[in-house]
Amino acid sequence: MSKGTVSRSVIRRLPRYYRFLGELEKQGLIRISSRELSERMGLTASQIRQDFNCFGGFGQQGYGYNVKELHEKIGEILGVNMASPTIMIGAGNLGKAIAAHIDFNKRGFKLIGIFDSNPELEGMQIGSLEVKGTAELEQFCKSSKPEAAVLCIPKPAAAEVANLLVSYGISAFWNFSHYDLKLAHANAVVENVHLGDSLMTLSYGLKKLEDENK
Amino acid sequence: MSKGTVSRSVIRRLPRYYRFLGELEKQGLIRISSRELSERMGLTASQIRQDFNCFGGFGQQGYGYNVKELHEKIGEILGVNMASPTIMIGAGNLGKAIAAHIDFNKRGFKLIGIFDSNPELEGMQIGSLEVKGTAELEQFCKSSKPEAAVLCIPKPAAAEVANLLVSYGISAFWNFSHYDLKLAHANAVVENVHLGDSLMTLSYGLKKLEDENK
DNA sequence: TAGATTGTTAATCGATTAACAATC
DNA sequence: TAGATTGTTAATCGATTAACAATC
Repeated sequence: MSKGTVSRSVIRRLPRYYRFLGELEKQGLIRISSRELSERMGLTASQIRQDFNCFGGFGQQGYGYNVKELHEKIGEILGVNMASPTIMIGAGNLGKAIAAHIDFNKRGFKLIGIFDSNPELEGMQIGSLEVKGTAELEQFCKSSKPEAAVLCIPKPAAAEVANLLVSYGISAFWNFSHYDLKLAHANAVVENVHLGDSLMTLSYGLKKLEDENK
Repeated sequence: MSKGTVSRSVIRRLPRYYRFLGELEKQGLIRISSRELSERMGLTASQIRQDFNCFGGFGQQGYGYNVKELHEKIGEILGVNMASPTIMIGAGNLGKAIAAHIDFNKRGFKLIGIFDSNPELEGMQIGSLEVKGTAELEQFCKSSKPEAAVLCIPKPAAAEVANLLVSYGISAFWNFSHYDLKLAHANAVVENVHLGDSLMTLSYGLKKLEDENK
């Protein structure tokens, strides 16, 4: 199915395809052409065909793509059914919200533990999980073998925690801290969510817009 | 200062430069060369010089860049001191966390109102703000003229809310919903934060890693 | 068969990297 | 002046778009 290494730009587009195709399937659409999908998504048909062909031929000449099948294939590529055991470190504002708001199960992960160094948060219930103290972290990792970690901790704490987690065998990180995980752990799979950076990009856009209207 | 239009790829790197330079300044560093910065950030020196030169010459041949000055210049480009009046729509898990966790003031915005359609949340205190009902939204926008909005609402509600806000004169959106704002409002400045997409990208990476180790 | 649309190759465009002259 | 490092031009690389033959 796969054809060598697929570029990062293509991978970043897959979740969006997956979302659109899920919607279309829910709406009862059976087939769709690359042209029609391109119009709905604001892309070129060429790009869509190129993207899909990185993983092999999902379509049929003269017909297009079967929506349900394509949706499933992309889900498979993304690994949405992997249910990789995952822990969260940091149960502050952001951690709590992420744990409650994100459907990990539908996106390839299973949240099995939440940890915080603040003793006041210990025992707090988040969904079906109870926040544990970081003293329990090592033992938990040894017995439950989580593969991924969500880091919702401030930057100063992140370096040490990351070192620990890597030593416990965790290889994938969803990183909400400002700590540059990838620089210290080049082998880890890291997905950064720098909300502050995103907001500043918006600021740039708004500033430019106002400058143009002056 | 500016030299025509700057590419999106460059803009996306600016907040990271800003962060690193802020750190270096805090550490007391006076000057830095593109080569040294490149090593710390994991980029090429060439790219750094190209990036900075999109906005004019910030450096000095034979010397490098003044850290404090460069930090300030990039902050200015990003508009970190604009304090653009901003409202948030949606005070659920995610909205609450974003409002409490993000320092809007340091990133070009000033959060002046939070709205939710759920009457049970009305009156809830978040930081220095009190959640208002959506009935007050129109009046508030007319009197306080917010320029940006943070959308922390589910997808089904987003289309209608976005239309309203655009009609009230809001031109920049920090969009946490899965609604594709930019497709419907091409003129708006939109920064999407698709947390689910980000998590699925991580899933792909983890899956690939495990495949490789098999 | 004729029409439609893919899969794939070729052309274009843009972004990154390399090289080096300018200059502090 | 000599050494260092920028600003900028040229070369390379990668990603997107266009074109079209293959084929359903």
